[in-house]
This record gives sequence, structure tokens and C-alpha cells, in this order.
Amino acid sequence: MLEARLSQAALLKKLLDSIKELVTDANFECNEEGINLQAMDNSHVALVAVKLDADGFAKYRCDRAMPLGVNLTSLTKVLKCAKDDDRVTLKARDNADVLNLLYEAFVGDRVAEYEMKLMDIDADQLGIPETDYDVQVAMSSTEFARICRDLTNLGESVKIEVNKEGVRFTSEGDSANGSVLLIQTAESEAAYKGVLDKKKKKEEGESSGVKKEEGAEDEDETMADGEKEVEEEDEDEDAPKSAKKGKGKRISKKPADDDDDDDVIEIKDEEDAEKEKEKEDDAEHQEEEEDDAEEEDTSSKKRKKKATAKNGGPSKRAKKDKQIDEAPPGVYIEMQQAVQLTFSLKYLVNFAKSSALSNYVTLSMSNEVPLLVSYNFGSGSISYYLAPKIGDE
Amino acid sequence: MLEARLSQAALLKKLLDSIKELVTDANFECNEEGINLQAMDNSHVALVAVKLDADGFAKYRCDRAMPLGVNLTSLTKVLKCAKDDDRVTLKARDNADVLNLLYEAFVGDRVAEYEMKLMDIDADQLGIPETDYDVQVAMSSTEFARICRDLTNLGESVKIEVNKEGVRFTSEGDSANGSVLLIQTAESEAAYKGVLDKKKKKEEGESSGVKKEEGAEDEDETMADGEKEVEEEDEDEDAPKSAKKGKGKRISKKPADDDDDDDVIEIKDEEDAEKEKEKEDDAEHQEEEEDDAEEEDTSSKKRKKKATAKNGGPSKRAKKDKQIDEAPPGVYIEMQQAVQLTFSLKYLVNFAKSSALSNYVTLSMSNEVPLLVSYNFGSGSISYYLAPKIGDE
DNA sequence: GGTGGTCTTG
DNA sequence: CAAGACCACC
Repeated sequence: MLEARLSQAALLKKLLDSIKELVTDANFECNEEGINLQAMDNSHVALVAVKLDADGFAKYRCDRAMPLGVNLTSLTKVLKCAKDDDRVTLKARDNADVLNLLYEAFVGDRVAEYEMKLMDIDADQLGIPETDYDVQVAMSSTEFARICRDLTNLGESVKIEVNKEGVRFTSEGDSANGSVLLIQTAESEAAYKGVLDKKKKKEEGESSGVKKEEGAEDEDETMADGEKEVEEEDEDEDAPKSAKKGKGKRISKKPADDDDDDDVIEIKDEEDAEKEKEKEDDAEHQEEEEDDAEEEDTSSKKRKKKATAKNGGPSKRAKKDKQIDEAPPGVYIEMQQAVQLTFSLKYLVNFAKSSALSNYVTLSMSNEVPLLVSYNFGSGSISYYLAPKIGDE
Repeated sequence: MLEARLSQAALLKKLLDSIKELVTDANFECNEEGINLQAMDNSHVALVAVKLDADGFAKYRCDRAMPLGVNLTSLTKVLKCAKDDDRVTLKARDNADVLNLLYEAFVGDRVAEYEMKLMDIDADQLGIPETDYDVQVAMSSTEFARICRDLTNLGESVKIEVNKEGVRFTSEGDSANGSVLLIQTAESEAAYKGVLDKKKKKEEGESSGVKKEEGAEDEDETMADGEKEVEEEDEDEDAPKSAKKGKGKRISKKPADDDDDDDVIEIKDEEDAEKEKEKEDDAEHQEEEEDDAEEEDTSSKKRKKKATAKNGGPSKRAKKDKQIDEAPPGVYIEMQQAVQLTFSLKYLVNFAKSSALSNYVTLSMSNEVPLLVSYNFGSGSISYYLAPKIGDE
């Protein structure tokens, strides 16, 4: 039998809000380590994987592995009946055809019980490849959501390009094209570094069958190669072109209107692009210094605010050690090799609903391989996989 | 003529928001005691009764009783033109076919005048049974709304069971069943006790001074037997039993099924209807005069007096008069006998819109008898009646 | 919680 | 065809 208690219904509610439009039926695979859900989306294009660690529950007991076939629409309805801060207990007998949900109000004079029918669902437990991705990007989840939403207004798909400087999201539509560039800065690096490390460790821990705590706890070490470089840049004098300049830089362009060669979209050769970028950045620097003098740091000017990066004082530095409570702008990138892939925005927008679950998101990519979009909340994670578009589809 | 001024348009706005979906046309029956509205809902299943006490108005004058036939959709539109804190004055001449509304801004630099067409509406002043219910439940109005909304996601109807421990709301649906239990606690009891007491007293006061019962149609027989018993439990010595009794009629669930001539809806002959109305009015006057004679005060004051009369203890007194500002969880129950009834959730959800008007709601039930859902705001009340479902319908 | 968009209904 | 009700986004 299963008995699992969450101290806050909000988590489950958010989870279901995240996936209910993508998947209508799925098995909750319960075992002693926790609850997992894995399903293709309704159109069999994307894959969703949810993981809830046993130790993320206030109480967890699952005597033996059991799949609970759940209609997510129904479950969503039932969860709507819980208040965010209700304590929720899930109960199912072995081989049960119902799932019982018990909601206890934070103040104890209200108890609600629900009983939801279960169903048999063909367990298409697709194995998910433990890929080593060429790039991993950590960034603000709301920023990612915003970008996807913005670009979805223009076109159907987005091209994601990752190189050492940052990540560029580009969409081309009939009436307009758009491109958003997120730059890796000392600030964003500091903020997100631990995230990728932790995530990596966690994954390792899991894949090796170990309990995840161990991996999760030692965040301090694991340094990928790229990481060290960046780290040095952090306070270096030698003015490394890239990471330093744009603290929280977010550049939007309309490539279509830009015929200059600094339009990276048009550039096929990565190296050239790199160089061009440098030039560009230098120029910006000068401009920015001027700007700083006159401009305050309002949101509308955020894009231009790069220059403030230079003044990145100790206060910003402090962010490094801090938990990611509010996710800073910018990105953190770990990469072996530059990557450029194109995805359907429709799905990404859908994935991005999970930003309610975490302040940051990680995008993992290798060329020709499905994108992994992953949100980690303390006690579990939700991952989405989406195959890239090939050619002009 | 009528001239009635409310210091806050918000009240009227909320009132109309509450009922406009249920009823599209209704008579505002104005007389010197205030304004009453009573109507079956559009599908003739539920009954709505609104009462605005004369002394709830900043200024109130109504020379003689007059019904104002109002299209609630129009009135809602007109009221949308008022700001919440505008002072609103309603004006109508005798036999007028328009209602004038004057909005004066809280700060005196804005005056708006509206004139709305009135219409003739067959006055189906159905008598409402002055039932003494087997149970009365007081609870947070938002909690009630929440429960109804929640359960409506699961099924069409809700079973309400009341016993001494608390109230249970249960709904069964195709994919899930749900049940919410609210417990009576010391806290909730303390908070709501005064509410029910006050309400009870108020109802008595009303029934002794109001009209609409004279037509007392042959439905007196529907008075529940339990009524008298209950009455005695009332600690009040001077309880005007005579007034209480026989005034009530029961709601006819489907007027179409009622062949009695008292159902004005069915009357085709306008003149006859007219005459009946007159007779009614006369009767009303007489009754009222009598009442006034014995209880030399305005009806609303009567109520207050009585309410205060009942409770000796000053501590109780304090509680009683205390407004319930934020309604605590839990319920307060007064009961003679356990009750279990089933209702259509659709209507309850609709009723629950009135939670904007009061922080608490009272549910009054007897087996086999229409539920009364009642919201009391300081200067009046809104009551809904809904017949229970019988059997498996 | 408010608003806009979509779908259903009269 | 229009209005209201419902659902998703902000």
C-alpha cells in the first residue's frame, strides 16, 4: 500500500497545472524511493517525467512498487479542492482501483476526503537516455517562460544557439523576426553555478542507484572545465571579453532590420561570430559607460544596463553563496561544444508553465538530440524532453 | 413617491451581481419599511428574496407601497456606472414608468444621473414559509462558496448532512467522490453563535410585521409540524407565535405545477391580477397598522430590541453585537434533529455569489423542506430557497 | 483576482 | 447571431 503525505498541497497542484495540458493520463509509479511519472504528451511529441523523492514527503510509505493509473484531468479537479496550504495525504491499497486523497486544513477544523477512480494505463516506461549533453544552461525560469511566450507571438519555432558568451533565442515569423540574447555574467554565473552542479550530482547519484541525498549535498566541488574558466574571469583584470561585460544583459534585436554583420543569426561560422561579438561588445562598453552616467536602472532600460556590470561590487558578489530565491537575469552555461537547435515553441511554452515550481530552469542540449528542460524543486523535479526540428520543418 | 439614498453604491452593485444571473426581471416592492424583492429564478426552481431595511438607507422615504418592475440586466448596467463609494439615490414617482438614479461622488465634484425604464412584472409574490428549521448552520460565506465550487467540479449535486459534530458536504461524480467535513469548534461556535441568534430574532421580527403572507394561499398546510416544537425552544417568552405562524407559505417549486389561483404567474387576466394586488395591499396595510400598534416601533428597531432582549449575559451580548469581520473556519450548528438533504450544486454555487455581501452565511434545513441560504448584511438580507432533490433525480 | 478569449447556448 | 459562462493568461 501507499501512504504519502505532503505538507503543502500547493506542490501537487502546481505539478498538475504544469502537465495537465500536455498529458491527460499517466501512471504514477510508486515505489519505496518515491513517486515517478513518465509519459509522452498527447501528440506523442514530447516526453514528461516527474520525480517526487520519498524524502520530500512529510511521511512516505510504499510497501511495494505499484503503478497508479491516473486521469490527470480528474486529479486536477480533485486537487483544485485542496487549499494551497492543506496537508495532503495520498493513499492507495495494493491493486486498488481508487486513490484516496485526504486534505487537512492548516487549522484543524476542516477535513476533506476524496476518492478518485484509477485506470489501467499501458505503461510505456520509455527509457530515458542518460545523455551527456554538450551544453547545459541554467537560467531564470520566468525569463525562459517570458522568452518563449514572446517569441511564440512571432513564429512557430525557436532556434536556440549556445556558445560561451551566452544563449540566443531566435524566432522568425511572417511579419517579424525576433532574437533574445542572454549573456553569461559574473552575477548569473555565481547564482546558477551551484544549480547545475547540484543537478549533475543528483543525476549521477540517481543513475548509480544511490540515494540522492549524497549527491545533492556536496555542491561545492564538481567543477566542469568551462566552469573554472568562467570563475577566473569573475574577478580578473585581463578583461575577458565575454562573461564580464553584461551583468544581466538581455538584448533583443530584430535581426531582419539589421543587415550588419553583427547579426549573429546570419553568421554561419562560429569563430567569426565570436570575433564580431567582441567588437560589438567593446563598442557597447563605451556606450554604456556614458549611459550609466545618465541612466538609472529601470526595467525598460534593463537591456542597456550592461555597464553596471563593471561596478559589480561586493554586494553582487554575495549572491554567489545565496540560495536562488529570486533568479537573477542572465545565464550560466556549461559547455563542451557550441550547439544550435530549433524547437517548436508551442511545446516550450507549455513546459515553461513549470516555472511555478522553481525559480530556475536548466536546458540541456546536444546537437541532433532531444532538448531536456528541467525544473528542480527541493523534493523532486520535472523534466521535459523535446526533439529538435530538423531542416525546415 | 420613493426616494431612497444609499451612502455606498457598492451594496447595490454587489446585490445585483449576486442575483442577476438567477433572475432577470423582478419587482422591487417598496414601502415605508424598506424595499423587498422576491422572485423565482429563471428556471423556476429557486426563490430569491432580498430585503433592504428602510433604516439601512441614509435617507428613506416611501409614501405608499409601490412595486418597481425592474429588468435586472438593465439595472446592473446602470449600476456599473456608479463607483463603489458613490452615494446613490433612487427616485421614482408614484406610478412612474422610470426609475431615476443619482450618483454623487464621494468627493463632491461629480454627479451622474441615470433614468431606467421600468416594466410591469406579474407580481408572483410567493409566500415564503416561516419554517422553524431542524438545523441552522452558520459558517464562513467564502468557505461555503469554496466548498460548492470545489464539489461542483466533481458532481452535479451535494448531499449535506448535519449532526451535532459538524456538517458534511458530499458529492459523487463519475471520476471522483468528495466529502468535506466542517467541525464545530469552540472558536467557531463563539464566533457564529450570535449570528444565528440574531438572525432568528430578526426573522421573528420580520414575520410579525410584513405583508406578503396575507395572500396566505392555501398552502399553509405545508407548514412543517416541527415548527411549534422548535418555537418553544426559543427562550423568548414574548415570542409572537401568532405572527409567526400561518404567515408562511411554502415555495412552490414549479409554479407551473401549481394550479392554485394564488400563483399570479398563471393569471392571464391583468385586471384580476390588479385587483388582487390591491386587496393584498389593503390587507397589508391593516396588518401593518396593527403591528405598529402593539409594538410602537419601526420594524427594524423591533428586531434589534428583541435580539437584545433575549440574551441576559453581557458577555454574550458583546459577542452578539460584534460584527464578524473575518469569518473563522468551522461551523456553528443549532439543531433539533439531524438532517440529510441533497441539492443541486449549480444553484448553490449561484447563491454563494452573495458572499461578497457578508462574511458569514446561514443554512437552514429540515428534511424534505427547501433549504434556506441566507446572507445578512447590516441593513438587510438576501435569502435563497432551494428545494432538495428527492430520491435519485 | 482581473481580464481576455473561446465555447456553448438561447 | 448575440450573450453569457467557462477557461486560461496575466
